[in-house]
Amino acid sequence: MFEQLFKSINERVALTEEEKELCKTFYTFRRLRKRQFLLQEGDVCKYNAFVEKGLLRSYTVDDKGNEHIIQFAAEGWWISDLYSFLTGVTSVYNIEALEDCELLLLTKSASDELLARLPKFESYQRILLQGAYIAMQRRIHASLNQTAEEKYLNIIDIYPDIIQRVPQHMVASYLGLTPETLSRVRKQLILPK
Amino acid sequence: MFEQLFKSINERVALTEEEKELCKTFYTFRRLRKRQFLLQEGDVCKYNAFVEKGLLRSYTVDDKGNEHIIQFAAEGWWISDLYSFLTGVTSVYNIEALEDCELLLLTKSASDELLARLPKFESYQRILLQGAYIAMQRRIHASLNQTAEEKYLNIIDIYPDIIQRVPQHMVASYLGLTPETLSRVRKQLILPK
DNA sequence: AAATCTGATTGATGTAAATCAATGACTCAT
DNA sequence: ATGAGTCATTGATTTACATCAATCAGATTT
Repeated sequence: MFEQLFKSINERVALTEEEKELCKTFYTFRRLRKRQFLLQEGDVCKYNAFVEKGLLRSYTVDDKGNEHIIQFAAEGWWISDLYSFLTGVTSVYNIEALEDCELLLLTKSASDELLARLPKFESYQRILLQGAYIAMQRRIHASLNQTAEEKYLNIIDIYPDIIQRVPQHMVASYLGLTPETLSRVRKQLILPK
Repeated sequence: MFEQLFKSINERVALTEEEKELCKTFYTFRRLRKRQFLLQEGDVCKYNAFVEKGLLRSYTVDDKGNEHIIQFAAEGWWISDLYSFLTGVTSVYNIEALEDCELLLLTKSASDELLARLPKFESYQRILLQGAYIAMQRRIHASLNQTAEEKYLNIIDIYPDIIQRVPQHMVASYLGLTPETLSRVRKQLILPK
């Protein structure tokens, strides 16, 4: 039940058994069936969620009704609307299960207390955020400067597993492309063999 | 000399005078004249730099010779290639002073030691990174889903000060637009009054 | 003051990707 | 098996922005 979480933590900081036990007490477990929502726009994001099992997406819907995927999160990843979670302001994001999920949830108060009680958790979070920040910077660079084809080749390279588990039009949405464009890009990539 | 830094830290965590004094010992001061570089691509990023005064940019140069601006940093901001800084891998970024600058530099070892010695610095860094991550997520959302005009209105809204201090073609580069396109966008925005 | 840079503007043209629209393949529920 | 829903593909057309090229305005240098 905490396998993925402690794997994630252990890759970054070393916890004693005692600290692990303490850590456990702050989380609540939740199952989410495919197509259920962890967060819907207009609500405040109450949880920072760690994915033990399954796959989720966060996305926004624009005025034309188009969905824009911000993030995918599979096993070992965290997902939330960090801004809403930290400030208590209502969210513009939706977080939806794309597969049946098992999640470990931290409320804001649990998170604050855990940070205060367990300095190593603070380190863990900082290190996680560093990685996330670096990944984000790369994604921006890609979105600003790469062609549709380059973006697709790039994501295959970085998240090959996600591509396999997610419908193609969601990959397109994540890349900021239309499904039609991604379909044509793939066709071009297969032909010139 | 440390005004901006302690202002930045104090907005996030409370340091005692003693802690401030400890903190100071880890930084080295450096002036940088306009057009000088803090980092050039191919070098390892040796410093995480806090801007006390002045303005810098980080950017990459693509194979066609076009520059792509990743980040601006004015007073109160940090700038580095975090990936290169943390891993020691050579950087693909350039960091250049756009105005005469006064910087406070942390080497990797100074940073590590400061984190170990002063838990509040760890908190400070985590909180900073949270904000940076949220800002990055917004920027991605904008770059994927907004028109040139929306992007420009957006940046005026978020960084009005930066726009004033930076040549227009650099704003264009930051937004992923050509200078010509930005010029036309601005024209359109002024006309329909 | 003339000469050189640097940055912004404007016009003509090209193009990658979006949009609109139809068809096909697959799964799922009845 | 039949119809409904979801997803991918393909074609025709449009469009937002890039590219190419020239001119212009202010700074900066000599």
